[in-house]
Amino acid sequence: MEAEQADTHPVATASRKRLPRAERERQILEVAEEVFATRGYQTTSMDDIAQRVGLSKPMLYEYFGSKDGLLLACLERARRELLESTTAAAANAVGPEQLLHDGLLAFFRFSDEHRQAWALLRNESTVPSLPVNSELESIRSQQVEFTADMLRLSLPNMNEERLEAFAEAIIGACERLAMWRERRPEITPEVATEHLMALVSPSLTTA
Amino acid sequence: MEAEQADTHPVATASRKRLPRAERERQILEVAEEVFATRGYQTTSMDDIAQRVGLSKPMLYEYFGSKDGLLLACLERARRELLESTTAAAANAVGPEQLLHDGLLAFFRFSDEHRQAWALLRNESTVPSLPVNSELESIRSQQVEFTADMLRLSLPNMNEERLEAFAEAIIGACERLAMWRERRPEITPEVATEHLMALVSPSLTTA
DNA sequence: TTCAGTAGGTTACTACCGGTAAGTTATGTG
DNA sequence: CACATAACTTACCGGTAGTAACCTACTGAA
Repeated sequence: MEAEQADTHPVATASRKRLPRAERERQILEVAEEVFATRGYQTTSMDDIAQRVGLSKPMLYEYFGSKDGLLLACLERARRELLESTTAAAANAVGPEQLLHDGLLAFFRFSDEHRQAWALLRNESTVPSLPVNSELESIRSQQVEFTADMLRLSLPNMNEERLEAFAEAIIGACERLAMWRERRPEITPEVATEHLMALVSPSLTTA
Repeated sequence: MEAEQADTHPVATASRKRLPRAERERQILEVAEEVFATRGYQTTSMDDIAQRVGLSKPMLYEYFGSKDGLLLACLERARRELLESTTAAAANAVGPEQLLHDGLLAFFRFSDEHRQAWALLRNESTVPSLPVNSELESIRSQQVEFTADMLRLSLPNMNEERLEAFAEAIIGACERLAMWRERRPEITPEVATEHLMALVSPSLTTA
């Protein structure tokens, strides 16, 4: 009804044209990730996003099915990026100790450089949607499994249950430390990694 | 429109009377905690809760102000209970090592015995409500500060930043392990505590 | 050149839920 | 027995997820 909000310009200038589906989808995803991450999922309406893209709501439903579906698409992209970052780091590590170190560092760097993606992942069960929750759960499993694999290299003799516990605990510690870093900007990814290594590595080298 | 849901009986039988405010509030809180914990905050409507209590929606607003206010009241109760549990455990511990052990054990026991309360606390920023989020944040700070105090006893010489990092990391580990336990019912609070102690205690005793 | 098929896009609705205004009834007390 | 008031209800509003039905610009063949 009333005029457009002051700061929600219809993304860029040239978007007042029909665009091929693939390109629109990328555009929508970009806007959605930003706005979900900064204003929150619940607070954001589909009309908000549509308006920011310079489009009408039904197109979002045409391409992503539902609001959950749109978030899901954002999460899937974030998962890919996170996996790439951590596996790349693991690829050129030397020993088992170094492997864990580099994996942790890659995680903290990810939460640093992809703040929006991290903000989406950090939210637990914001959404009452089964697909979204199982996606979040599966992202976590991915990380836990990744960590467990590293631990298996360091501690080939440890029983499986304890190994699982260690992996879960380390992932939990990572998440909290990443959130801690949001309040303490002077803590670099390197420093955070060092703190966490100081906490866990003694129990890995001795056993 | 359609009939009432099969299983949403108007709580107990005798509630078809005017009750004094204090008693109704307790009743509402009980129902709200259960239904928020099991079906989730977003999924639950105020009419749902009202119907389960055997009451009409405006009474909930009369007593709790808003949906967030109702959740907030649940959280405040959960915080009290958690604080009681952990401080009680800390009271009769002997050394610094034992102190940490008993604190962790109390936490896992809490998440075991007060499942609904824990389910509420576990949810990160489910709600776009500032009061709710700051309550959750303050509950966490409480736990972190509690842990930091314990660590200070074990490690009086450690620099403050690392100590904070350790406390955050341990709380994160606790949370993840508590969630892990939900999928692994055979893991008792004692066993979980032992795993976590195995991970962190080497770095505490040596330094 | 034209014109049908379709991908891209919109308007205008419904259903549901958080929240509220205004009114109604039970109940304890002078 | 008033009657004040605490306990409670009905009936509404605004906003948002989701949908139906319709429109329109572009493409490629006849």
